[in-house]
Amino acid sequence: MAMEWTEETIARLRDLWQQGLSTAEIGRQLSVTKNAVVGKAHRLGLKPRPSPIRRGAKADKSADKATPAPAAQDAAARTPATPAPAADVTVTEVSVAVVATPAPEPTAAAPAAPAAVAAPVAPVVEENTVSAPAPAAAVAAPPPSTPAPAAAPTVADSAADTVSPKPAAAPAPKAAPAAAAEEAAARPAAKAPRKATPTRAERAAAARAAVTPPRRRSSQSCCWPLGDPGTPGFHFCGATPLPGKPYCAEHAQLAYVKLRDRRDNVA
DNA sequence: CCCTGATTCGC
DNA sequence: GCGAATCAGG
Repeated sequence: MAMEWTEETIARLRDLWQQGLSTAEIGRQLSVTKNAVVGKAHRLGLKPRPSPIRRGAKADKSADKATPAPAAQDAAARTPATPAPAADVTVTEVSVAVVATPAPEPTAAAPAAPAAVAAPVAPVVEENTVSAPAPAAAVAAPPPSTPAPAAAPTVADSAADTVSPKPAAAPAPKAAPAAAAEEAAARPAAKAPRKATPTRAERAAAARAAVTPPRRRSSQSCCWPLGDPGTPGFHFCGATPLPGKPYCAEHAQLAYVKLRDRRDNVA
């Protein structure tokens, strides 16, 4: 049960987190719950980032527990100097975040770091579907050759599909949208039987679906990520991709693997 | 209501 | 260490 937080996963978590994506978003992309994300983030030690609430005066359901701590004083003292997280994320730091927030969900991340989020979507932006919240700036300054991370050729055939992360130390190229949708779709159904309200799930699924389907035109350069997103050295392969694929021949080999294998591999 | 993140606590 | 349950602010 203990989810295995591999370096891979953690790296992605860190990256996405740093990008200012909401915990829920990250969770969705990693195929875990937001709680898992938050919990892990905490344990990982990374966790600055504006929180809607400050838990100084936590209501104790038990009234005493093990913390007699003077909440009042504590509350006063605690003032995270919250460094604008999203703010310092520049467009330069293009990353694999992609798929993130479709149109209907601006969420907190959008207003905060729209540029960062939108930028990577550049290729997709052509669709103009996802770019809704995107600030003109981001669109105006489209990366010369930074394609979207894996707008993987959804499913399609039967043999080859999805991604196999692990180019060197690089973060996985956005885990297959198909897979995500797949799981996401199944999860809520089984997981939230008590709540017959598909609203949230429905919306999310729809959003995701909306993003995936729009013909993701693979750009003219391989979008296999190299290096660590967020770091200066990060870049995409850039080689000429195979027709209809986002990756060049070499990386396509790495990227596309049997669906079965992927199951073990991803998420 | 919905969203969000934060903390607690059983596992 | 993990994450569901719970809490709490917008």
